[in-house]
Amino acid sequence: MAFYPQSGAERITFLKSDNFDELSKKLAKAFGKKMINIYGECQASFDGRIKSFIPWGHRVIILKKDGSFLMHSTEGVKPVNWQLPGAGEFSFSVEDDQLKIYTLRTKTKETMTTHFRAIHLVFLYDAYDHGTLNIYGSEADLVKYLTDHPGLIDETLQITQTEYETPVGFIDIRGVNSKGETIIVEVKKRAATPEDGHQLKRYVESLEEKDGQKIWGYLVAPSFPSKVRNYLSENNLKAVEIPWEEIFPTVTKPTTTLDDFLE
Amino acid sequence: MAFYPQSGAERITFLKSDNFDELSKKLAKAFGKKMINIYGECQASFDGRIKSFIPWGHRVIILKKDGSFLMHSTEGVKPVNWQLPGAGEFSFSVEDDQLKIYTLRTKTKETMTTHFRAIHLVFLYDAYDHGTLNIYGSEADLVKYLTDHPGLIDETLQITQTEYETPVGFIDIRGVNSKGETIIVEVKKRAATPEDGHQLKRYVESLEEKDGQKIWGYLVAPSFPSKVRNYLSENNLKAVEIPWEEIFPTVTKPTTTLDDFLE
DNA sequence: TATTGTATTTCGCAT
DNA sequence: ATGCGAAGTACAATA
Repeated sequence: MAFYPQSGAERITFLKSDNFDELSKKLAKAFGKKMINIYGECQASFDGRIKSFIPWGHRVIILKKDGSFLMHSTEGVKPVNWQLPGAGEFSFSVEDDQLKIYTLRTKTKETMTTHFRAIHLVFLYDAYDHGTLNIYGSEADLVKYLTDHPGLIDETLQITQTEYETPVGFIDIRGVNSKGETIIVEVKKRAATPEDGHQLKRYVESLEEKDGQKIWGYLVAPSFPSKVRNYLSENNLKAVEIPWEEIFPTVTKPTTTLDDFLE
Repeated sequence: MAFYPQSGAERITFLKSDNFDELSKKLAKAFGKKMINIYGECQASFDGRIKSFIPWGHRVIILKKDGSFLMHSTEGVKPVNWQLPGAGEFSFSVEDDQLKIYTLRTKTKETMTTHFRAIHLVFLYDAYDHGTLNIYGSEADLVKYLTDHPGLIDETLQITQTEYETPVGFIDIRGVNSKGETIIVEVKKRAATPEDGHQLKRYVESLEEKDGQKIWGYLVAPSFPSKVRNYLSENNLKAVEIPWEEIFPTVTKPTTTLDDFLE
């Protein structure tokens, strides 16, 4: 059992400075070793795949050990500015009485420049994380489930292959029906989109051309917008609605341990 | 000019407690009003579109005013766990000598449960940000540029429409060549993919069927993997390589103000 | 609200 | 390293 601030407080190193010059040196020294956290008022510009500029505002900046750079605003899950891991150059300096952070990602030649005119809090976090994220219910899991329950797709379906490669892409499931006709199945975890319909049609056409015989295309998804349903029916493709949330029921009692989770 | 910690330090409110019970009450009170920042050792589970579990590790958690929940680990730009804005329920409690944070997003019925067994730092950040991100060089900008320079696509191209809707999707640019034949153009900011080729072919086929005349399909992108180039040429589609970074040159001197940026 | 398409998509996996 | 497709994609624009 552990309470703040008694335990682990040594993992936090506050950087108190009354001038940006000293602060920039401390930051440069810490970069790559510990997670740098800066809370303050900044503006920033990014230049690479696009150009962007964001004017002054209160934000959180996190510089991770791998060179990831995050700038978070007051709303939303997505950062307002960021730099991917693999920073080649990183510099901290003072310019016009402002703390300037410049990063260059070598691989893509993308730069990001941030200026702070006020800093409310800066500290280093000595963090370690070796936990691996376990995910259950991905598309691969659904395909696995359907392999055990082919009747959900078609009563007479016998699955012969999964992850079958064609010249135009991978097909999730391949099999035959009672008449010996080939069935291919595209599985989606989320609501079907027009793109899914087109993709399936492409697979069917490609295989029909190659094998010279009728191919049945099935699209499996939890829901079908009417536009998509129409497209499928017009193109002699089948829509199979499977409510995954019923098959992989939600856990009503929040799990707290890995054992609970795997249950 | 402003230096930490003199200026703006009042925007930071440290929550010091020697027990999680008191802390959980303070957090509940602050939720939705200020940004909550928690640094500590946690594990978490998510249950919704998928199920996931991540075991103990040192992480940063940020709860934004709009209900966004971020859990960041020591690497990468993406959070290891998160909850989108629109949290319906939020609770802070103590369970097994651990601080427990539970959130339910009403709309999607997705839950996330986080347990802290050690907290290294907790504080509130009173942040305001009204800055709007300005972006230059998006796909829309490229289409606009090509509208002014159609010769880059085809010497005789005359553009008649942009963002043209077809039964199978939107076409970026539509026009005619000197022979009066129809040209459609798909514009991509990034390297072309096989999917882009298929999409273009679909557009062409759909329009040829509808109009009963030959349609020329062009794919514009900064680079083409050979596989894609082959597919296009096999299907009588044209690849136009345009290095956007030369047309929208990078800014060598980092910009610092909005005026500099717009230059 | 539901649908649609873009994205500095990010990320992981296969080649 | 590059190509390729999935993602709890997130998010904005649109109907």
